[in-house]
Amino acid sequence: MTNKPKRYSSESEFLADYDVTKFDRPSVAVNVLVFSVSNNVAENWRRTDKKSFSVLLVRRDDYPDIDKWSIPGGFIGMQETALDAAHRLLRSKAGVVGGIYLEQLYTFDDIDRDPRTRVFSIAHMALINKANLHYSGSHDVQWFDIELADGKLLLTSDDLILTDKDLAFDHAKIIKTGIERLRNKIEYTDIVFDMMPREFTLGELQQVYEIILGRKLIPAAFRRTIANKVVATEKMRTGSGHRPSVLFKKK
Amino acid sequence: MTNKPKRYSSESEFLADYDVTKFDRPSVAVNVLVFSVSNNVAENWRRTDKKSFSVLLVRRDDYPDIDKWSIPGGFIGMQETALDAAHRLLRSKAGVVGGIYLEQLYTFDDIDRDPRTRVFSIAHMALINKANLHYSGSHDVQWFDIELADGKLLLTSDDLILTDKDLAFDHAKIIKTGIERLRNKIEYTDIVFDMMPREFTLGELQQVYEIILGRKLIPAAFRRTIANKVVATEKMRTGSGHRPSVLFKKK
DNA sequence: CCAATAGTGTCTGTGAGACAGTATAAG
DNA sequence: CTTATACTGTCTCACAGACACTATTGG
Repeated sequence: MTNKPKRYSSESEFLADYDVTKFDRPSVAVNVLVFSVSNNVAENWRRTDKKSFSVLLVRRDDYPDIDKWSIPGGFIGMQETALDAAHRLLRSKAGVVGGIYLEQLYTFDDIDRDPRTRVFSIAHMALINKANLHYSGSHDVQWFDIELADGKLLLTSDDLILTDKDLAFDHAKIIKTGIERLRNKIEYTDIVFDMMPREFTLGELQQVYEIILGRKLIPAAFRRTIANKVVATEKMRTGSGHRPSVLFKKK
Repeated sequence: MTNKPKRYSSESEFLADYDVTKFDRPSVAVNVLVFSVSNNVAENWRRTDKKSFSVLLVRRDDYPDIDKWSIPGGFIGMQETALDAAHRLLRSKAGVVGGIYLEQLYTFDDIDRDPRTRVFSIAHMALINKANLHYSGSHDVQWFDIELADGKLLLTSDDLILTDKDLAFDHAKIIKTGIERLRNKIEYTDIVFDMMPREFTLGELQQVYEIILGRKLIPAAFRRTIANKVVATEKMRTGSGHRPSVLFKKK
């Protein structure tokens, strides 16, 4: 039996004497990776629109890494949880209104990831449906379509093309970690629907799976496996130069 | 284009003026959930030993939560990563020598999880093979066999039985999160082998899967699915009152 | 009719569940 | 011979890949 001397006789006495400034303390931030699906109108009237998988980035307007693009983030208040802080940022930076999916992703902690001081970042991943977005975009806050090949990111907006080196801090790594998490979770959860409009065709849903997984799926097999997560509505999507498709919604 | 005034003309000038003490700062700790497999010698000479799934806990010898059992943990130094700190704790508290599996699990951040001050805990999960352990256990550091039923923990050592309320801070929640992660990962990774001795029978391996997943598996099916992760050695395990079994090792 | 997508039917291979049956040690 | 575990063979069912086939629209 250990017999270490105890300095206090009760917990309250101990707490009264506890000096919170005794240790060096790092900063703790959150970053929120906001993913969604964008629609790229097809050039040919007969073809369907192509979906793309996109992330919301903010151009930094201050040092360090000024003018690089970054994942929305900020420090956590002493009286809020990381999830609270993430929700707060989503409202202020992305103007999200409706229900969103938000989960903690990973905590990034490289010693020199921020040159100012030691900063831990509890990264979160949010999935949103752009239709719920009261937000038009600006010069400094933009959606970028994501391509990931050979471990290298390629992010494109209307007028910009970014690669890993154009991102602030370790944010390229955070994005890759998020994509990986999403690729896994899309297979065994229902989170895709958080990025979809309320009603959608199975062709659109399949496209979203394809761009996230980065591979083609077989329509017949896809329909079979997705069938129990989805219900048909009475409506059809018409107006295209081919057979109309039934609109479905999440079951 | 936004035209926010910038206070500094270069990153180095900005950094020189940056005051790290300007904000309130929380503490950042790591906790390392150490899981392993224990062997319970059978009473009947003819039966095989029962395996159990166990976690290493430390009795707290100071306030707060004095005398409750806790997951080994400590604060992260300003010049080490969370993973470094986790390795350091494994060496000092568990005396682990050989290669171990260690991954970041989740960051726990409830505002009042520690009564002293705001403490973020970056929880990690370690899987170890007890054979690599230069450590005998003591009154204040013990292995507890884990049972999880209806979301309630039941932890038993030679002389103690603990439930959720006997654990310090939010450590019961951390243990449950770890079990869940392990249950998922055991299905699609090779991490079981990090808890196994170098050579083992397929019966033993199946038992480990069973205690972690919390359900019985069918021997024939188990052997088929595990076959490509494993190679037979020339050796047999004999001495039991029944047919000897081939010893396998990780492929 | 053409182009393009929507949607179905069905064959095949893979792999898990189920269960019966054979093999082999110690006492 | 008994007990207990090791290990194999095989049937069935669920399900994904593959592919052919039909359906339906706008122009």
